[in-house]
Amino acid sequence: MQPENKIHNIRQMIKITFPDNSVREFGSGVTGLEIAEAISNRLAKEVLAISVNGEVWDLSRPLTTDANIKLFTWDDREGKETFWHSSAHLMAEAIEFYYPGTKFGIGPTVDTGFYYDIDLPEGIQFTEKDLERIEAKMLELAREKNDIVRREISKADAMAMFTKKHDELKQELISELEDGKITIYNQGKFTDLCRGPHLPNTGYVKAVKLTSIAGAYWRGNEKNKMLTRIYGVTFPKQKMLTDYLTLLEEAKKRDHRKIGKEMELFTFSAKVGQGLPLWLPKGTVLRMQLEDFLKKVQKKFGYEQVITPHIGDVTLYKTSGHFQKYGADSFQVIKTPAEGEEYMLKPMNCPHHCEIYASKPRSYKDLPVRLAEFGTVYRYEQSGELHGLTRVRGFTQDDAHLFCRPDQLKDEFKKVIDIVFIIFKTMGLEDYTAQISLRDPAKPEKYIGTPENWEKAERAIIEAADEKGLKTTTVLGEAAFYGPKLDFMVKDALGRNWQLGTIQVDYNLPERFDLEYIGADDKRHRPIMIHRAPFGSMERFVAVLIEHTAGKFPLWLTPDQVVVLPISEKYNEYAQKVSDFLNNSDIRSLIDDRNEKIGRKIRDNELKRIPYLLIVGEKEAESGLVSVRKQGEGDQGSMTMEEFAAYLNKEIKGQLSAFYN
RNA sequence: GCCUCUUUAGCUCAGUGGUAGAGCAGCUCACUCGUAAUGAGCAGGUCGAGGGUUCAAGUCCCUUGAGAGGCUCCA
Repeated sequence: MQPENKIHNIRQMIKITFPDNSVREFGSGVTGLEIAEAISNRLAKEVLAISVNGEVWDLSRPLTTDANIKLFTWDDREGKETFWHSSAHLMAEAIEFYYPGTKFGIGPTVDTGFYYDIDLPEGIQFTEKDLERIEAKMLELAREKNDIVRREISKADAMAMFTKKHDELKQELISELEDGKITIYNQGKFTDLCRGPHLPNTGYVKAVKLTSIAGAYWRGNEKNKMLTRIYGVTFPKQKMLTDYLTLLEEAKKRDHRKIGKEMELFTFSAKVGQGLPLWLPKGTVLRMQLEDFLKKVQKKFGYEQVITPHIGDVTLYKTSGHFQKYGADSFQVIKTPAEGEEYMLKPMNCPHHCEIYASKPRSYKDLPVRLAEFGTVYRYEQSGELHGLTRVRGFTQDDAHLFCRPDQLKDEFKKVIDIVFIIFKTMGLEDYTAQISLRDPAKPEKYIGTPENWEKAERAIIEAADEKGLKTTTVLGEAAFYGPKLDFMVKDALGRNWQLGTIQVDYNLPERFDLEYIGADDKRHRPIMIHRAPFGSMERFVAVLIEHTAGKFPLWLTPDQVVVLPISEKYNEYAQKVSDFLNNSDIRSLIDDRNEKIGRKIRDNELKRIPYLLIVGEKEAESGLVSVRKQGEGDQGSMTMEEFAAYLNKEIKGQLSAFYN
């Protein structure tokens, strides 16, 4: 603002402490931007926000007291947030230009970019085409480099200002704010209620992309009015936008719905019903490999496989409490025609497994009892929620329930974590996060069971995770209604987090099902239950695996590991012989039948996901060899079928070593 | 469920009220080739479904199925 301030030491001086604990003196009233300028021109160009004693401030807000500061650039979350927050205001300014009278709700930042919830004037319909002219207007306003000016105003003034604008949304927000702490920001002709912080001026924004329009309830409550939400993202450099758009394109190519279709793994049919996946032959190969793998691991860990029906009497779910909790929002009761019995499609396997446990008296010596089932369950999900294989209405959990004594709980829990580790390691899913999901203390009505049991369960999870050296985040309110969870989340191609593995401690269902065992003291005791599904569900796991590998699965999972390609029709017979041999040695191979008529017709998107290509022609057919090409590595030379099979089996074993070791 | 958008051949998509199109895949014939595409030809669609407006509807309107991106939800 007035750089001479720093020179004139008539002004009172203040001490600014930097993150490295160095201290410099500046004249009172110095701004973050001026501090950055005092350090270097380059920093002054890149700096976007400043934190003052831990609070993020505008760069143009004057500091008047001694302070600890930190400067933020695009590389810091705080810098990006400030940038995008100002961008949201810039978008609002552009929208107000074209649609005067628009009411503005909230306009926060998200992981990538920002959105603004707006209420357009009566009769205005907003479509994707309108986004382009708003983008253009935003860039135009950005080029004006309008200062973004912060002002503190009284609650009464704020209320008056937005009453004048007939903006009930802002009035509602203001009514909930504390007087004396209300700020507004102004840029050009636009003024908005806002806590800040913001960029010094609009000129920082160099590239704009408004990504989508969506509906969103005012304040996230479905009883409230539906507002129009506009998502956007902005960047300080045009190239960053181009790179971002390229990334989105790349992510689209990895989308499991696209690859699943191309590779013929699964499909959906409107006639079968939405959210009900149909596993195609190749997808089934993939899925069964996963199931067999987990079954072997579980056998090692002392699990027993069980099978239970797909429906259960309503009483079962009333006993478990699921009916009271979810009955109204699930597939509705099925009635028998003559007897009027009431059944439900099974939405989870736990109650069935509880009844297996209860089928005979149990001794403390029998515990833990570990019952596993690839159990297909059906849950009503709102139609708008369905998404490929990640959110469906019928899916198969790799479920198991462990019934154990209190002294076994922690050890059992840790062994389940081991299984999750084995799976993630074998699949190459290294970038997972572990989340401990606890009760929401403010909403006890959402949960069943006593506080004492909840505390015991929560403590068991926290301790077990800790002893396993797991880095966890803790989220309140994410627990299941019967107990706390340890969830493993993995990101998909677009960076969205999906919950895969889950482990839950439950003191409540054993109580509701009156499960017992006879202890060493000859008295009846209550077992503790662990619910767990390391994949989560076969559907979701396969989806995430597809996006992670872009369809290039580990060798042992690949639906077609080898394609045998005859050079010409003459060698079809030999190709058939090779293919039969490999299939008999547990290697999945197929002949490229499109090559029957010659003319190199293998399509790339299919071929590039098949690890091995065996080329057979005159030379090979005569000598009984195969020419081996490895995807991405080229020619591997010629070998006999036996040598190739042995080589491939060794590779597969190697990939499974996480489990075999 | 709600908001916005989409729905045309097996797939990807053109087609802005006036005779349903392309590329790839498929089939037939020719070419016998060492791996990102041989050549020629053929076939393939009640334009998601139902109703309406109109002389005339893939195109405009209503209802509805399915899909996409969000919101709310997620045992």
